[in-house]
Amino acid sequence: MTTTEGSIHELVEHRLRQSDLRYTPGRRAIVELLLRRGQPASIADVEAALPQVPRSSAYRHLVDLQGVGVVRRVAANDDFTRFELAEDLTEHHHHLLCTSCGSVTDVTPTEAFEHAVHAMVEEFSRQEGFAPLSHSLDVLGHCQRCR
Amino acid sequence: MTTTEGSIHELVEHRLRQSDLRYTPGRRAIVELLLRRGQPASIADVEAALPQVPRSSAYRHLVDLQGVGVVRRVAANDDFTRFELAEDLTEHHHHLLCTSCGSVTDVTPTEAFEHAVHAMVEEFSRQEGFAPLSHSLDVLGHCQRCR
DNA sequence: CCATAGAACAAGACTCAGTCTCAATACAAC
DNA sequence: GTTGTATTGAGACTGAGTCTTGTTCTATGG
Repeated sequence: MTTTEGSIHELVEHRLRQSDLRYTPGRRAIVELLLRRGQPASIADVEAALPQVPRSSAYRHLVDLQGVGVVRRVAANDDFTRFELAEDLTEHHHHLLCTSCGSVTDVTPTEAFEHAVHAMVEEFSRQEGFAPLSHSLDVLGHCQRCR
Repeated sequence: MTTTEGSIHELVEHRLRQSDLRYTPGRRAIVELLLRRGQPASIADVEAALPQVPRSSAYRHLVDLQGVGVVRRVAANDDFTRFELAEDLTEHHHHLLCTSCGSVTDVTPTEAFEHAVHAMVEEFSRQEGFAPLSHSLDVLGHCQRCR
């Protein structure tokens, strides 16, 4: 999927409106930061990039945006929760997690691989009576800088 | 891989010894619990099953066991870190994460699927200069009880 | 215009999972 | 036994994340 930046903001605004929420400058700053980074961001990243946004507001914005399906939480390998734009605003991807520095890198799978994943997920779901919504492959290892 | 319970304890003891650590009753109780459950356990699970082990000791044991490669941390979808035996003591598996109750269920992949994963991980690593160590597919959705 | 109701916001108090400290105890080797 | 090292329990401590409160913005309508 190739979504233009403009249409993303329209979509975000629309989803917020559905829940009687406004697309305010604070919320927009968060979304633009996540768009710009293209990688999951921790609260520390947000604070560094947007010093004018108080921590409590940043958390609240992220929770609100998560509530309307614009933002997703990513559990990294260190103590910090990270946030990224939901996949339907960007594209489906997986994560490389560095066990040394905790960094998270997005990578895009091939179609062939995704077919294999879907078949496997189907099988798991049948076995366990589980209703799947999404999936993510996490690869643990050492990033270029840490190896 | 089919590892008997006895050989697991020998292996754990050996790995601890390598780091001048003893396989004490407290540590053994943790390992036995994780073996018995066969599923990732949170600290609350450990406390419930082993009320005689103080929380601080349970955490310390888990950290020690993680340090010698016997235990692995699992980031679930709720606020609680979970712990499971390292894959080389059990067998390679993936996780079904319930976004409603936070439960984590282990599932074992087919060989064909693992081949596809290895090829994809190879490709990611080449692209990003990343040195992979292990991987895990997390499927988000609703478990049988919550759906 | 002004009023008003609900959303947004900043600041800081608060929670609690997880870590650290320290004094006491067990154990292994000599 | 003595000594050095690992282990343990209890509780203090840390800090990411949440909640509360009082204030400010903004949309609507009279």
